[in-house]
Amino acid sequence: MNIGKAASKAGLSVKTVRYYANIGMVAAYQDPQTGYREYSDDDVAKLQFIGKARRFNFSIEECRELLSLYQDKNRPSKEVKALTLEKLAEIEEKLAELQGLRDQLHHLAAHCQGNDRPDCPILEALSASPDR
Amino acid sequence: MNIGKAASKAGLSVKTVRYYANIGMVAAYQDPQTGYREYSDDDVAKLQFIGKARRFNFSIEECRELLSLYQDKNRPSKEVKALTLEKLAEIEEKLAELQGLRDQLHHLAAHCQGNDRPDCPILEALSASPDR
DNA sequence: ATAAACTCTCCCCTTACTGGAAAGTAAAGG
DNA sequence: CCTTTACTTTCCAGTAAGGGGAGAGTTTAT
Repeated sequence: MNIGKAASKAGLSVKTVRYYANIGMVAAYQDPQTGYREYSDDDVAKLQFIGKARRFNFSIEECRELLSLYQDKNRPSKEVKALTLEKLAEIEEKLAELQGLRDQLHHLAAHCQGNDRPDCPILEALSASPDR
Repeated sequence: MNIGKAASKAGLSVKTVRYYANIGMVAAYQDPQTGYREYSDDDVAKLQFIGKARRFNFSIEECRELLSLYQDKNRPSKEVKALTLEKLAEIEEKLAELQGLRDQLHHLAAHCQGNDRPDCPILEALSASPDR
């Protein structure tokens, strides 16, 4: 099938699929006459796999790793688990950071009257000396 | 003072400060002879302000808005509060998304033995049909 | 006087794509 | 068979927010 069909089947944009072809992630056969790419069901499966992994916040490079593990029928599952746990830790960290931000912003917003007067604790906090 | 001093006082890198000058955020006086930039204490205060706002996940453009509000002695505090609340909502959203990711990854990792066998529920989940 | 430290501009690199232009190809309609 | 429309191709540029480094000029310290 052509790239458009493959992309819609995999739930990705054509641009994205072409990008994946260019970086050698899912390199489909390309007709030397027309230049048109030809995608198999297997290719679509890989594209779907990548799409899912991306949604799980795995980077392109991590997707590449996962894909090679996915294609290797003899891979040990501990490699996959290790990668997943790493990603999990990363997400936890980001989560904690965002929670801190939220709490601070929440605190600031709560103390600002939000009226037509110029006094604003938010700006005061931002203009205070650096916090670290 | 020179850019290096200003940068360290503001807790930013020289590159960053120069970048802010280039995009017209904090444009210091520049000696026409040497090209050296000259920063005042006032400039440093603005740089600090921006640094803090950036740490609060405000984008450059949002920082620009905040900065102009900061410099306007007659600004109504409600504009600042509105911007803050918007940013807060954005962070909440990102937070919820990450929490979902974390839970799913946690679930996957918990069901993977992580041994030398090739069977891996994580890869199975990733290769299942698209989840939406 | 010279070396070290600092600064300048300029250009490329990053992530993971997205958008658009110009041109070729395929499919559908009349 | 011809035309219009829908796809597809490559290439170029841009995104956010700077980072890295080259090569050249400047200031400061020894």
